Amino acid sequence: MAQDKKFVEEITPMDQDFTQWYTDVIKKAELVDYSSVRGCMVIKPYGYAIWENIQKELDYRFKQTGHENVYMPMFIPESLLQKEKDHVEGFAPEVAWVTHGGSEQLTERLCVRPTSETLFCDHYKNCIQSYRDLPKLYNQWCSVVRWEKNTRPFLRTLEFLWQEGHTAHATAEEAQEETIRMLNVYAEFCENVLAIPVVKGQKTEKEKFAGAKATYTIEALMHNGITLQSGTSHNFGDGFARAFGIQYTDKSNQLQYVHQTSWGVTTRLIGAIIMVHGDDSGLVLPPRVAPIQVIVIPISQHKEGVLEKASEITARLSGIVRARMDDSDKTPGWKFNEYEMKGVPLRLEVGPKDIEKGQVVLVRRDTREKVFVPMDELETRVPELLDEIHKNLLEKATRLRNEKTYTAVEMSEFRRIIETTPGFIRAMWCGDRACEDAIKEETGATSRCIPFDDNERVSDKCVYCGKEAKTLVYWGKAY
RNA sequence: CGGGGUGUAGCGCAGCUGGUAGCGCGCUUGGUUUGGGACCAAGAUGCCGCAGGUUCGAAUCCUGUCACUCCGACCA
Repeated sequence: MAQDKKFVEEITPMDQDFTQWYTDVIKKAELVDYSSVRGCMVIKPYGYAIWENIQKELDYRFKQTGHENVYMPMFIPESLLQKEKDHVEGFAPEVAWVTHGGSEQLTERLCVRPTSETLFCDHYKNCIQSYRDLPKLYNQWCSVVRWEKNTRPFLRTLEFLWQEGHTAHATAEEAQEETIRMLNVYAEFCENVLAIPVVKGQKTEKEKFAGAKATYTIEALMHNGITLQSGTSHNFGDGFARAFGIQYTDKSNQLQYVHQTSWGVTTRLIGAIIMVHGDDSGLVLPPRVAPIQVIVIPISQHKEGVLEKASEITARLSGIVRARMDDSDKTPGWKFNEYEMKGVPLRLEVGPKDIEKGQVVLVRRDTREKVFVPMDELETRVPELLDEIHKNLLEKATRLRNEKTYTAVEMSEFRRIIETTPGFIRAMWCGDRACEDAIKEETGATSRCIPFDDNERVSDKCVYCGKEAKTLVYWGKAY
């Protein structure tokens, strides 16, 4: 017990201080390190491996939907950034500028990309002439820089890794289809790979992307009731095309502007994984992105035959899952705690007693349930268990999300919920920007989205002004 | 950009009524251990964030500065 206490002290309990808990977990689990550059982070091997798995799963889905990867420069000439008015206004406050090359001052300063719309547009202008050149379905994996004031590992850093899809289409309908298609890809990915349930919906005018005609979003709810915008998909209409002159000749020899989209997710998703699934013992990783899915721990490894058996099992499992053995000379108890902290979904213990009985012990990270499995059933039982863990994590997260989703008809209720039990607040809105601004001013909550799958009219009146309500909005405090 | 906090060994901290640096963890070596963070022994590790100043003498007092971090406003 005394030792339990000592261990627990290393990670601040969630209920006591969620922010400190988050910081403790990312450091103890060796996901990141702070760097000497303000607001930037070192993503360590264990953290980067999660990102690689996210990339692999997403990239597969992008290819399946016809997209190709490209790479654009990381610098944008100021004049290029200036071309779309709303866009530059949205990003100007947070771009980093390169003013010198070596010791020479540049004649035109370059911004370090905060996003690459302008570069893609500049390129599309050159390579799109005919309807035969459409659609262009490009994606790029890269990092971008936004000079944020307040940073937090994974959730907000000066530089972050992401993917940005940029597409150009012949018609408005096609562009809209693409926008929704990719939003659905994100939502499906979050649920089936990250075990994170999301609310899909449209952003209000106030919250939409700088330069977009419409922005769609997936919103997730963290353990502490704070919402996290986890991915966005934008329909640009022909706004950028007009600003950049991206035109093609259609079948009837008419010049037309293209219709564009863009969509992205970032390393922020790792923050979401931590804050949705984690507990007071540390990380709980969804099996499908866990760098190690099964950790094999030999017990009494100095005894004859134990290491050999453990290696053999690891080798067998490595063919079907991401398995690793820890045969370091730490004690088993130390290893148990270590891999729990790191969120490894399944622990496999094998010791002299097990070898005698022809079995191993499997322990789930999510429920800590212990099962004895005959050695010859490992190849079927391990993948089954990993699937069960995924299912359980998604169910648990969905339950929590539902519990923390409230409805407010009056502002008094709205305020009480925000102050006492943060989460999603379903409330009607008149569509007036002034009400949205006022709600944010008074409560700190912002409109997260106008949901697709929930159009209940919980009231006839706007929760703020009492005038006729247009639509249901999900509100919440956001990271 | 406003408000707090912190800079001393790899990490967490003590030392701050001035006298030249210590504890715990970790690390190295050897041995005993090993089914929930083992034990013994012997080691190694410091521009006390940086720059001035006061003083015979500064981790300690004064001034400035930088960095990180947390909370707000802005944003993925």
